[in-house]
Amino acid sequence: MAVTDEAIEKIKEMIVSGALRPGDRLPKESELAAELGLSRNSLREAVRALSLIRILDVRQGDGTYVTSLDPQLLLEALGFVVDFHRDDTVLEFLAVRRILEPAATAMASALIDDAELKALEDQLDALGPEPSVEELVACDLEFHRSIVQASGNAVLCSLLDGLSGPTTRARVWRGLTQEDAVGRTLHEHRMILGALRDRDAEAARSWATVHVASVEQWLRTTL
Amino acid sequence: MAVTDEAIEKIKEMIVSGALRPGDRLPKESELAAELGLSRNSLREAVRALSLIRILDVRQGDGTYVTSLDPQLLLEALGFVVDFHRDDTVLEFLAVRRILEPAATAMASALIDDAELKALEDQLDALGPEPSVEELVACDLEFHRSIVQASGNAVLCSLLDGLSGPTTRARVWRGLTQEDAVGRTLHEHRMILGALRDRDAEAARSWATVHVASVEQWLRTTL
DNA sequence: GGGCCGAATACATCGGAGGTATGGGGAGGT
DNA sequence: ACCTCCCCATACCTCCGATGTATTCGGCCC
Repeated sequence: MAVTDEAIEKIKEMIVSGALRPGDRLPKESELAAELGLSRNSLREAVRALSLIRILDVRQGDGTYVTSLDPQLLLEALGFVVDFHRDDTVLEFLAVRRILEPAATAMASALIDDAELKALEDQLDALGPEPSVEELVACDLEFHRSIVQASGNAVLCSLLDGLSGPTTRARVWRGLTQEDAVGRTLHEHRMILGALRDRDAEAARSWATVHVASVEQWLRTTL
Repeated sequence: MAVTDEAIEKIKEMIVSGALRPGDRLPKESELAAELGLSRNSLREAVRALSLIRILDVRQGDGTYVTSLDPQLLLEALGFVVDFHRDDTVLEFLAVRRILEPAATAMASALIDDAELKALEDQLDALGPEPSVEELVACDLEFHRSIVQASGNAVLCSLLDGLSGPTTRARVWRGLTQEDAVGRTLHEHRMILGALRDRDAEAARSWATVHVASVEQWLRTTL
């Protein structure tokens, strides 16, 4: 195995074993390189790689630190990976989202509090009756994100966040080409909110399913 | 932005835009470095980072190539990230798996063919009546992996693969400490297989839910 | 006491040199 | 004519040393 890959493994091991904790600072480049027995250049490659997936945070003039390792932060890197999957696998991503989104919405219906419900309503109200497609999709993203956050599962939230990215373009496209898509989306949002307010898990799940499935169905007939 | 990060973005853009296709070979280090306007050292950091997440494949003495970019390959990197989440967030990962696994099993019930059913049965038969805990967990992993593959969604398959890793240790632990866990697991596997053979999506979904939930419940009371 | 400036620190970037694994082409044998 | 083995050009691997740049923190001035 290459020295750089060894270094990646060793740094990973230091973190997993607890020798390095979230927020901790690593020894400076030259020291860590000597400690791991490789050159600064090779070590830098390892650090850069771990930095890309948000394990490490390097600050010039300051030092290199272990990130918080929050699920949100780590799965954020998922978005980067997902960017490479365009067009051909969008349907598969959408299918996964269709599984997770209704489940998350149902979970949220039991846990969401009044303040969060109010915030959701404000989000929907902020959008005018005739929003642009870009505004609508942005609102859509934010609306679902807020709901999933209320599900209380950070992993689930980050996962859906990463998965929602690649389907965004498809949704914009739909808004532009399908006549009643905008109005239908707004209506579905209201129904989901209503189900959450009623603490009706089954209704929330069903409306979320309908919501995602409508995009999926349209995409399937279009491609 | 640092030159290395720029290089990462540029290489990503070359791939996403289609200038570089899966399997294509990149210009050699020195040429690409000159083309992107940075030193070889800095370019190497970018390449190493993209190589860690399986976007690029570097072969010494040969060249650097774009990987197949299969969902399976890219989400494999998910396992690396997930390794950093131990103990505290296992329950959240398990909760997500509890959502996905039943759905995938239900999907598989409609698509699985006779050969795949036979392979599943052989897998279960290969395990003796009194397997070791490690054998059982390995078989468990493989059994579910085969089922999810039959669901026909590569993204879903890779995602579950990545998520199953961190819960493996928990399952081993359970097998060691909970008396009837082994026998119950074997029974549940048979029931899932039976439901698949009957093409009974609802039964398959329910048994898969029971299967994952039993681990979840045990873990929740233990932690 | 507060704000400004400069030294120390640590990462960023570079160019070059020597090492090593790979792959292919040519020489030789069958 | 075909196959096998060996040599070497190629391209990545690793390292070194030097210079540039951003941040931090202390002392100094107002």
